[in-house]
Order: sequence, then structure tokens, then C-alpha cells
Amino acid sequence: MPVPCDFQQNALLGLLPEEELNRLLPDLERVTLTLGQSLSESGQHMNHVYFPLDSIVSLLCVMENGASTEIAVVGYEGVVGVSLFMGGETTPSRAIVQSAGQALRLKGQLLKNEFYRAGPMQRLLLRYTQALLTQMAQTAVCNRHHNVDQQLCRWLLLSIDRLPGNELIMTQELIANMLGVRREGVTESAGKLQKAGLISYNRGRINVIDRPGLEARVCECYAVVKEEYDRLLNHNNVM
Amino acid sequence: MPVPCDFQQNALLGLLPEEELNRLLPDLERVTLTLGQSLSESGQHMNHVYFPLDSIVSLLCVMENGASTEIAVVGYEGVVGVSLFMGGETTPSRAIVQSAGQALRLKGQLLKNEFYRAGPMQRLLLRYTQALLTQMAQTAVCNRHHNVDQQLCRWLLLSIDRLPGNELIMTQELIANMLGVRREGVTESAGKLQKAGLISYNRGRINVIDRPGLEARVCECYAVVKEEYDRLLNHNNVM
DNA sequence: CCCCTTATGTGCGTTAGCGTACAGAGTTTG
DNA sequence: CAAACTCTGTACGCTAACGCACATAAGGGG
Repeated sequence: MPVPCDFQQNALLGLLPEEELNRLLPDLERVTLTLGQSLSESGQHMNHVYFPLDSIVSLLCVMENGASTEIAVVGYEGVVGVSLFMGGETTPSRAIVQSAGQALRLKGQLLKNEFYRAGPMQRLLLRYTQALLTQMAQTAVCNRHHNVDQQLCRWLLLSIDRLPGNELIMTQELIANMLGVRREGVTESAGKLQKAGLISYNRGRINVIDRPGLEARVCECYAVVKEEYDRLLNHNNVM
Repeated sequence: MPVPCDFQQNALLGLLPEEELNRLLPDLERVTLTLGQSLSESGQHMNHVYFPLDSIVSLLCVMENGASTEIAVVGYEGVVGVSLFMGGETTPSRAIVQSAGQALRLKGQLLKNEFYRAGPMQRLLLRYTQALLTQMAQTAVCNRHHNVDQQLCRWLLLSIDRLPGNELIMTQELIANMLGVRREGVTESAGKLQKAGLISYNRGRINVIDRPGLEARVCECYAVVKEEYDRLLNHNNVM
């Protein structure tokens, strides 16, 4: 992750030079995101971009029959709404709040204005978008080659990396939707992890007890994405 | 696809205003890409970007154990090397020539100069990158939810959309690498398609006979991606 | 307290795709 | 022309995940 985790501040914004950040500050509006809230529907225009603080947002690809898969996750290290500055305005994917919390909201037009100054903010947002590309690519390969156990580990690690504590408020049903697998499959895999003493859970609350243990079980995809985020979004490289 | 298929010209470049294109023309170098050639290795710096004409390039995500999956395909409608202007310089994925042919090559630094003029070229490249994002996302969901038969149809359609004729030079072994499945699985699915009279093939040459037939069998992923490319990269929207 | 809803556990049979092995057919090479 | 190699076809057991059907358990609201 880009900077030591400060959940009072979005790490992406934290990489901006003070001058840039000061220009934006008056327009950043702190909002509370609730579990399940939709920030962007397939093909719908977004009015704002969101810089999560302690909240987590999932980018989901939903199919005609309702089946879905998470293609990327965005937390304090990123921003929801890249399609605004990328020029397409909309995307075919949905953005759903996966973990309730705070975020900073900015009017889409203001972000675009900032982007088109072609300064540090543009460079930063583009590097972030590339990191997002990597996350999606790795998700695709992980979906193909790794089993549910490994993917659950990856998902848990990606999630708690973006949370201040070790607790996740999330039912197995919802995790299954994210991973695009059966709920029963998640029950089984989560059961293994609990038996192994890595996590404990109860009716929609999951606690990560042994993080190194998860890291030992996770597939390489987790590390690939993490390293690429670190590389693309650290202070030395960006500014 | 963005414009009526002209394999003498890259469609992305074709969307540029004449003035912009003329500035680039002297630096565009026509090169021949051979089957299997690597345009970019994982983590390696790219010296050029490539605008395919009648060639096709696959973006592959390769894992430690050698297993791979195609995460996107680039033909005359696009460009290989988005990481150069996105700021990361490298990517963890590989770019491999999937179908031999011509491409226009441009020195990375010249593309970046053009990009940082913050004019039409920048807008165009960013929209293209968003289309690429969509393709990757849809690939991820397709890997999860659709069977080899459907994915093979999708792959065949994506490929011949980017070729002047109906013939593909490609062994089943290579297709399997792209899709991230077993070679035998491709043999089986291709056999079905041949029996149904949709394609015919022989030792590394595949002919698409009944394109509408393929479209009837393919999963929705093909259309989603195609429509998003059309939306993002057509003359009315871009310039 | 009891009902109702929600979350999790479990146990089937089914299936798609895997790993492996090998056979035949076509192509290249010496 | 024969040998070596490449590409495709086929078969068989195995496994992960699926779809479905329930069972159990834990809150929550009246």
C-alpha cells in the first residue's frame, strides 16, 4: 500500500503536493457510505467521484442472468469513478459499497477540471488507473486458475488491508457474490480457515486472527497486485 | 469496432484530426510482427508502442508456474503499450503477437510527448484505455462463469474481427494458452463447432465459415465489449 | 416468549474441466 | 524416403465446484 495506513486520509490524495491538495480541499465533502449502497450503476452517469477513507468499494461486473464477479476493490488507496476522467463517463460495471464507512466526495466536473490541468493530479490518477488495470488482470487470471480457498484468502487480505481493524462485516452470501462462486463454497472454505485458526466468524462478522497464516495460503495474485500498487503509488515515483 | 475495417490503417490513429496525425506520420515506422514475438515482457521497459494494422497482439497474464491467461486482445482498433503514457512504464503482463502482420511503431518518448500535449491524442488514448479496462473486466467475469465452448466462440470472434479475412493461423495448443484451459478442451470445443459447420480447421489453420452461427453461440461478454468499444471509440464521441 | 427472518452447515448427485496417456495423421528434416 | 516432430483426436479416472434440498442456529420484533 502506498503510505502507512492513515484511515483519516485517502492515500491517493495524500500523495498530492500541498498546493494541489489545498485547491481541492474546499470541494471535498465527507460522506458516509452504507453497506450495499451503489455508487455507480452499469452505464449510468456518475455525478461524483469517491475517495474512500475507511470504507471499501467493490467494482462488480454483473451479467444478464444476475451472476456477478468482483473485478477490483477500492479502498483508502484509490478512487471510485475513473471513467469520468478517462473520458467514457460511464462504465458497464457497478460500484457497490462492500464495507460501510467514510469517503470524500468530489463533484465530477471539479475532478475533470483538475485532471485537465495536466499536473500532478493527472499523473496520479493515471498511475492509479494503471494499478487498477493490473488488479483486474490478476483477478481474471485468478478466476481461471485458482481455487476458492485461495481466492477467499486473497479477498480477505485485500479487504483487511483497507480496513483499520481486523473485523469485516460481511456475510458469506455476499462474499460468494463478490467471488462469483456459490455461497456453500464460501462456507466450506471459510470453515477450513476457521478450523486452521486463521479467522473466526459469526453471522456476518469475520475476524482475521492470523494474518501471516492467510498470507501463507494465498495465491501469488495477492502479492502481484500489492507490489504493483506499491510500485505505482509511492511518493518517490509519483511526484 | 470503431470504423469500417481498414486494415491499411490503424483505427485509433484514424480517429485523430488530420493535423495531429500529420505531426506523427514521419515518426511512425511500419514493422512486421511475427507469430509469437514478444512486444513486452513482464516488468520490462518498453521502447515503443505498437499500433497494429492487420496483426493481433494478446495481452497475457503469466503465473509463476507458467500457466497463462489472455486478459485482452489488441488489433487495428488499438495500441499496445498503454503503460507508457499511463505513467507506470512497465506492466506485469506480457504482450505476444497472436497473429502475424503489420503494425506501426512509435518511439515511446514521442508518444509521451504527444500525450502530454493534452490534446486529441491524449483524449483518444485515455478513451482507448477505458475500453481496455472493460475488456479485461469482461474477461474476468467470462473466465468465472462461462464454459470453454462459449469462450472459444468469443475468442474466435474477437480474433476475426481484427483480421481482414476469415482465416486464423493458430494451433489449438496456443488457443488453449490464451484461454487458460487444456489443449484437449479446445480440441473438444473446436470439434463441436466444426461438426456444427461453423468453422473448419486443419493443423493450425482455422476458417470461420458461419459467423452468425458463432454469434448465436457466444456468451454475452462478446457483445458487451464490442458495444463499449463502439461507444468509446467512434468519431462522434471522441473528437 | 415465540415466530420469523437471516446466516451457516451439510449432504447428496451431477458435471465441467483437469491430468495423463497414447494413437493417428500430417509436416518437416536429414 | 525414413525418421522426427507437430498437431489433433480420444479415452479414463479424478476433483472442484455446481445445483438443490434441508437442517441447524442465531438474532430481532411483536
